[in-house]
Amino acid sequence: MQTERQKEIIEAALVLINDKGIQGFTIKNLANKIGITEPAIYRHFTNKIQILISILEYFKTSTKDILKKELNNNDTSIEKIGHLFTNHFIRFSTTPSLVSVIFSEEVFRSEPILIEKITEVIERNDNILIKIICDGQANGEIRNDIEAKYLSIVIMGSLRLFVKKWQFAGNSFNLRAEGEKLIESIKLIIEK
Amino acid sequence: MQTERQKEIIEAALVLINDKGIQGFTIKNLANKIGITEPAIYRHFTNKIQILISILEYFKTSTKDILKKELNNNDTSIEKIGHLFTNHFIRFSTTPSLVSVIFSEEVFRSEPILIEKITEVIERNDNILIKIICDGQANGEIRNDIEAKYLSIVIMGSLRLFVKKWQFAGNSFNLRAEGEKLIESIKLIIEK
DNA sequence: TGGAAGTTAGTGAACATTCACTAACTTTGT
DNA sequence: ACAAAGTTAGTGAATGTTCACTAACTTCCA
Repeated sequence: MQTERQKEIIEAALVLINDKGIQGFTIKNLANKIGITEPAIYRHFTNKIQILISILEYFKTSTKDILKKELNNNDTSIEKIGHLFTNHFIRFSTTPSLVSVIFSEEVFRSEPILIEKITEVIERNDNILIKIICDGQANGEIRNDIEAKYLSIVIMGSLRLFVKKWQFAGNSFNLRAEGEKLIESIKLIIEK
Repeated sequence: MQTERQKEIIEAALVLINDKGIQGFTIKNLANKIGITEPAIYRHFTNKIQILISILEYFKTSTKDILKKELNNNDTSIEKIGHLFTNHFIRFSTTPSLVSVIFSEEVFRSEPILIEKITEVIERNDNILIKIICDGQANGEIRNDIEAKYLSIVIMGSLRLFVKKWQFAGNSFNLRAEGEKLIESIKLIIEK
């Protein structure tokens, strides 16, 4: 489990990465943000990479909660996809710095362990989405003139770009409200 | 105009960024890659930022050629969108490091001048795509139950994610061939 | 022969990390 | 009940390394 201070460091690191990119994520900046000195950071993490690893864990577990809740209900496949993304929009609205994690290939490029971890997360999410699509195609809800693999790229790609635009715009529009419209468009696209 | 050496530096920088990210883009690595010493770089560029600016210019002008050729012919809107992306796939296949530029928000985050330049490029491409979609909607080619703005996110987002996956996979599959299938899927999605 | 393009050898600043040390707690033995 | 011993979370100073960049010298070619 994580101590209060560790959580504080992880959250500060996320904000730092979100605001200034990897280049801004230095131990000095991190310590300044929290209001302690640089060496104090090392009382809570053995090194910088461990902080990044914890960020990924933090994201992974908080994603798991969303997924569990959604996947095991009796909604239709299309409804499931809708809810999945609504939940993500809510999560990103509450903690905008989390967005950096889903576009973190660049941030985590430095270390093979990090690349491995991020690949794991991406692949798991991919597989979940493809599974939902396949189910929907099997029961006639979702069009089957396009392979699930390609539909998943269309869905995930749309949402990623949309969130990226929100991040690029400095979170200046309502992700939740605008996002609903995009979700509606995607539903129209994938339905049979 | 650019000298041979300047071109060589720009291309080496692109490869470096593509292989190792921003963190790998140092003057030392750049000089090593070309086979000259660090100070020699400064005979050709006043500083590091100028190299990044030149990369963006390099991308911008080479994109302009593709766009010009495609926009002023008599193809249908859907064909135009298809050709646009086929051409990009060909370009990326020839010069894989160019992919880094379209995902360069992170790389160019350090300098306001760079952010401005990359924003310019993104907005121009966005507007061109939206224009094509609107034309297609007006003449009944493209579905109009979804706003052009959202369709453009779906199209652009799909292709970005697809190219990102290709980059992430170390360019291990045939972008051109696989890409054609994605383009066909997108055509099915947007047609009336 | 002179300027362009290269070199060697440096600069200060920033980086992650380690050092010796301390103030303020908690635990433990008598 | 209370002091000795140990722990936790912090400090300022310093580590070696890397960074972008520069001054001064040399080589090469038109």
